[in-house]
Amino acid sequence: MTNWNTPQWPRAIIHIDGDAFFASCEQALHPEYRGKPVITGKERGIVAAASYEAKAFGITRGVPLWEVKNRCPEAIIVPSDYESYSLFSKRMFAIMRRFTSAVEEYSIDEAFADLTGLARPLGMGYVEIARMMQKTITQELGISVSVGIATTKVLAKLGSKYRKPNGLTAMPNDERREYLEATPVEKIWGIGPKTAAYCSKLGIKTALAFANQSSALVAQRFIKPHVALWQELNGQSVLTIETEEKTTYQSIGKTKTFSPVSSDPIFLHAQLLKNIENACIKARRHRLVASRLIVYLKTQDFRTRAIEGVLSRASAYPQDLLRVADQLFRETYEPQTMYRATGVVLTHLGPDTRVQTSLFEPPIRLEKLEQVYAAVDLLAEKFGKHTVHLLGSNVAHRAPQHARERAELPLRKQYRLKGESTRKHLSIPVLAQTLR
DNA sequence: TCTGGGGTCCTAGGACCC
DNA sequence: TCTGGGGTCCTAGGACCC
Repeated sequence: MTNWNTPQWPRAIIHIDGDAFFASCEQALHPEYRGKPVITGKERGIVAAASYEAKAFGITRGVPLWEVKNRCPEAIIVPSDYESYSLFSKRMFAIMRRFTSAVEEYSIDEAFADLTGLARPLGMGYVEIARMMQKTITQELGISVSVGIATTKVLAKLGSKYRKPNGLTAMPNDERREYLEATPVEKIWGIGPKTAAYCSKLGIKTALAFANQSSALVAQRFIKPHVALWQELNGQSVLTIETEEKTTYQSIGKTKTFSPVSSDPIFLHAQLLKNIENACIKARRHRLVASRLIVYLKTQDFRTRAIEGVLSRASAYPQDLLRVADQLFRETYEPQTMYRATGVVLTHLGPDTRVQTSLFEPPIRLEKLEQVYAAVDLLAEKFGKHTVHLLGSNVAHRAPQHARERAELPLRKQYRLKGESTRKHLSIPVLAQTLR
């Protein structure tokens, strides 16, 4: 009988990562796609995921579809079908939960699980358990996944990336170093281009070189998350497996990049209104209300300027956010600057309890708002998003040049563009009628 | 990948208060 | 009114992830 409690596995953490996940799901759903180059992302015009057959043509995430057609005319291009992929995702997590309840759903195609202590009851080694999970997922779902198993999350994640597709990399304590030596620092989960450049300046090129730094140096020269990475790379598990289901949001944001860039306040303000409407729709769908709001503008050269404002009452209704948003916009906007995007973030979210919190708010107004938005949400559901929207955001559907003609108009004044259909500007009674 | 969209977490430094 | 030190709170912005 093998002794499972070796010093090589003080803990056993597994990371499972779907291979070309969206494309693989499509191939599982459509047997005729198997063995062929499949691309998802048709709705956006750029590649969201490429099957390994497509990757052989040099097609990667973010490539424009016209280029895909040039490089690989026989490619099958389909829109991303998130509902189906979510089902695959849920089933994948369910398979992992047959082995342990300590599963963390990290993203649609990735999960961690803690296998520590399972070797004896299951009568097999950790690596065997990992292999069995992998095999079960492939057999039952028809997709392949890559697996890493190690003593910490960061090492396990490194492992699942090490061999792809359909790989399995086990990293017991005494074999850790050879993998780290073969890994450039920028491949470590949590180290991006900026930190990689900083490491390079310090002469740190590989994950092993980073792991071998003294704890004093790391504590002195790196921020907290990177100290945690250093510990994890050295086999000290400090990142926990988060098993609770994520049910709420810390924030809800909406942003939209437009082209060409614009400095037109009317156009920018209208874009912002659309962002607010969209963010509020999402918040209401999740029965959340925000008590703060961040408005930001992204300049042509990718700098963002953001200002946060406090709402008088937690809400998910554009009308309640408008006054603060206008004020924030005025403070953020600089006339001589060209902007490429506007954005809004709802923060300090809480459950929508529908309680009247402001003594000064006439109850009738609140009820009216609720009625209106119940109708708006219903219409959106029935006839599509933006069937109804705020008067001021109509200009957002126009080209910036068009809006620029009206730049001399005062910002606050809501107005309707010439020829704009009145059908969109439904009054409260009309909305109420539609609801009936 | 010269840069889309939606998130999370962290920090520097200012404001404010003894 | 000025000076200094130190603590806490907050916010704008950065970095990173999928």
